[in-house]
Amino acid sequence: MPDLSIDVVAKAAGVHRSTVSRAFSRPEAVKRETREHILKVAEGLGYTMSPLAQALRTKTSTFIPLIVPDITNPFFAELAKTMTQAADERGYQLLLCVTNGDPAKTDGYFTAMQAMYAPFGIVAPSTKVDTEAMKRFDFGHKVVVIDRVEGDDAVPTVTVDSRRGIMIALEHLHSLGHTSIGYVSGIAGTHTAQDRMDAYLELSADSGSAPVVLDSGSDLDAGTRGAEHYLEMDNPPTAIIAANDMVAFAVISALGQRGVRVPEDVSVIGFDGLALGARFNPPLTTVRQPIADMGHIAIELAEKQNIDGSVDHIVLEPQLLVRGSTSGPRK
Amino acid sequence: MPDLSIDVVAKAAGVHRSTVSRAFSRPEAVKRETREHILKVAEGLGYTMSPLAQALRTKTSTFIPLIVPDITNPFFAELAKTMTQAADERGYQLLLCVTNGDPAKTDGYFTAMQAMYAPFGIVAPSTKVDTEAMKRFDFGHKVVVIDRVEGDDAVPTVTVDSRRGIMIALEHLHSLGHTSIGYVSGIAGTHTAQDRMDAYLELSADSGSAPVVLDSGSDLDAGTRGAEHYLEMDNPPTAIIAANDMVAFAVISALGQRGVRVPEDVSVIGFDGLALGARFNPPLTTVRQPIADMGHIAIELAEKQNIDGSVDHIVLEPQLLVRGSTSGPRK
DNA sequence: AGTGTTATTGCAACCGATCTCAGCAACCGA
DNA sequence: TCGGTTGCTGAGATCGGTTGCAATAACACT
Repeated sequence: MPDLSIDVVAKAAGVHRSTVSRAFSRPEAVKRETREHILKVAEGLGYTMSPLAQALRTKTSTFIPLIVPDITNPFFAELAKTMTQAADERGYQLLLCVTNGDPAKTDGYFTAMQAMYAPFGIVAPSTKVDTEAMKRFDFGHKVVVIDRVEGDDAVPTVTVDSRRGIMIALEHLHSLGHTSIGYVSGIAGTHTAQDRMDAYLELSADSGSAPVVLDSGSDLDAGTRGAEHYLEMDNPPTAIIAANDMVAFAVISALGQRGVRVPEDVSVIGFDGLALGARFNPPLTTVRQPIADMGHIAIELAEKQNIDGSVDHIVLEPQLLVRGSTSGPRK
Repeated sequence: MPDLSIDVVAKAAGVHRSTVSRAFSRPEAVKRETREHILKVAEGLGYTMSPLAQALRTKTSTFIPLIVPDITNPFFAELAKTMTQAADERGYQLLLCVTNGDPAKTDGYFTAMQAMYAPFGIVAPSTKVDTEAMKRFDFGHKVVVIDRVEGDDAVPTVTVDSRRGIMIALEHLHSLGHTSIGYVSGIAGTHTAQDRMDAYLELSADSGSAPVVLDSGSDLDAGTRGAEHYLEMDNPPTAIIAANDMVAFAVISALGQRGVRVPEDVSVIGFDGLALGARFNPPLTTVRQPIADMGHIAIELAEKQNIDGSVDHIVLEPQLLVRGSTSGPRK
C-alpha cells in the first residue's frame, strides 16, 4: 500500500489537508458536502488517521494502561478482559502492563505512559498503594486504583465492599449450620486483602465464635499452608472462608490430597466469583465481585476525573454465588 | 514537569538537538565525552525520548501486538505473561489484543497495528488461520502464528508436537494399565486442536483399542458434555484424555458432581501444563507445553523474519507432567 | 606546507497529523 | 450600497524526534 497520509487524501479530494483533518476530527466545522466527499474518498483509499501523529500533536492518545501484578491470576485476567472491551467501546486501546509484583516496574510504566500521552491509567495493585509516592509522577494524577486507598485521598478508586462480602459468606455458612469457621488469607498485600481479613476477625468475634486464622500469608502457597494447618488441628473448623478464589482452589486441592473432602468433610467458600470456579471440583461457592462492572466503572471514573477533576470512590456490592463447595457441617 | 523535549536537553547540554538524538539512538556516532555529557544532563532532567515521535519519523515502533481470543483462558494468560517479559527484555511493549473469537476483530487489530508501525505481531488464533486472507493485510506479512498453518506457508509458526503429546499421554496411560481410553476434544478450532484429535484417533487405533470420542465440540462446554456422555455409557473407558487442561477441569468437575471420582474411578489427563493444574482437585496430570519457550521463540522468529525474511516453523517437544489425576484402572 | 582522509557536529527538511489565524464569499439589515 | 457577521477553507507553524548533507576540525602523509 503506497503510504497513505493525510496529504494524499487531501490531494485526491482536491482540498487542503487541514480540511481533511477537520472532516475527521471536527466534522461540524466542515461543509456537509465537502465532508461527505472527503470521507468517501478516504474510504475508497482505505485511509485511517495515524494515531501516532495525532497523539504527538494533540498530546493525548487513546492508549490506556492497565497495570496488574499478574495476568495469570484469573481475577486480573477477567478484569483485563472486561476492560479491553470497555476501553474498546470508548475508542481506547488497552495496554496491558504486568509488573510481577515489582513496584519499580509500576513506576517505569508510569513514565512510559506519560510519554505516550495516555489520558489516564488503571492500576490493580498487589500492595497497599502509597498515593503520596504515586503522586510524584505526573501520571500519578490520572490514575484509578482498583483497591481501597488510605484516607480519602485524591485518587479515584473502585472496590467491592469487603466487609459486606465477608458478612455474606459468614451468613451463608451460619445458615447452613456452621459455627466454627476458619479463614485463609490470600494472595496480594492490598488494602482489600487486609479489609477482608479484618472483617472476618471482627464479624467472627461478633457472632460469638472465636476466629481461626489458618494462614495469613499473602503468597501463592497460603492455601496449601492453610490446609496443612487445618489438618494439624484437633478440632478443626467445619467451614473455611478463603480470601479469594485462587486460595480456595489451593485449599481444596491440598485438602483433597489428604483425603479431606469438600463439602462433605469441610465447606469452603471463596471470594471473587471467577468463572473458573464453576468448573472446579467441586464447583466453588463464592462471594462474587462484579468484575465486569469494576472494569467499566474504572474507566468511567478515569474519564470523569479527566474532565472535571472529580475524585470518586465507588464501592460495589458483592453477591453470594452458591455452587457446590458448601453444605451443612458434618455431624 | 515543564515539557521535556529534545530541544530542552540540547540547550541544557549546549549542543544541537541532532546530537542529542544521536547520543541516544546511535551512540557510536557521537564523541564519547559529548555523549556522556548529554546523557548525564538528560538523566538529570529526567528526560526520556518520546516513543511516539520516534515511531512517527522512523516508521517503526516498539509496540508488538499479541492477539489472543480470550485472555481469561489460562493458556493465553500464561502465554501473555511470558511474552510480556520476553518483549520487555528486547525493548518492546506488548499490546494485548483480545478478539473474543471474532475474526473481524483480528483484521481490525491488523490495520491498527500497521498504523502504529508495529514491527510485527503474534497471533494465537482460535480458528484455523487462513494465511491467504491474512496476507491481504500489509501487516499479515509480519506475523508469527502460534499454531500450525496449512501447507508450508510463508508464515512463521511455533507449536508443540501434537502427535508426540498425545503419544506421551497414551503411553503414560498404557503404562498404568489402561486399555480403554476416551478423548474429549476441546476449546478452539485451531489446527493444533485438530491435530491432537487426529493423533488420538490414529494412535489409539494403532494400539489396537477402539477410539472413544466422548465429545468433539470446540466450545467451553465440551468437557461437561464429554462427562455426560461418559456417564451414559455402559462400558465407559477407564481413562480420558482431554484436549487441553481447561477441558480436563470441566470433565473432572462434571464427573465429580455425579459422584465419579478422579483418579479412583477414572483417570484424566490434560494437555497444556497450566500452573493452575497443580492446584486443581486432584492436581492434574497433563502433557506440558513449554509455554514460556513458545513466547520467547515467537518473538525471535518474528525478529528473524523481519531481518532476513526467513520463515521458520518451530515444533517444540511436549513433556509428561505426572500429578494426581491418573492412576491404575479400577479393577 | 599542501592535500587527503576521518571523526564530529550543526543545519534543515521531513514524518503525519492539529490548530490558530487570515482570507474570501455569501448574507443581513439599514 | 456599505460595514458587519457568519461559514468555510487554505497557509503555515508546530508536536518531538531522525537523518542526509554540509561544514569544520584534527590528524596523517608526501
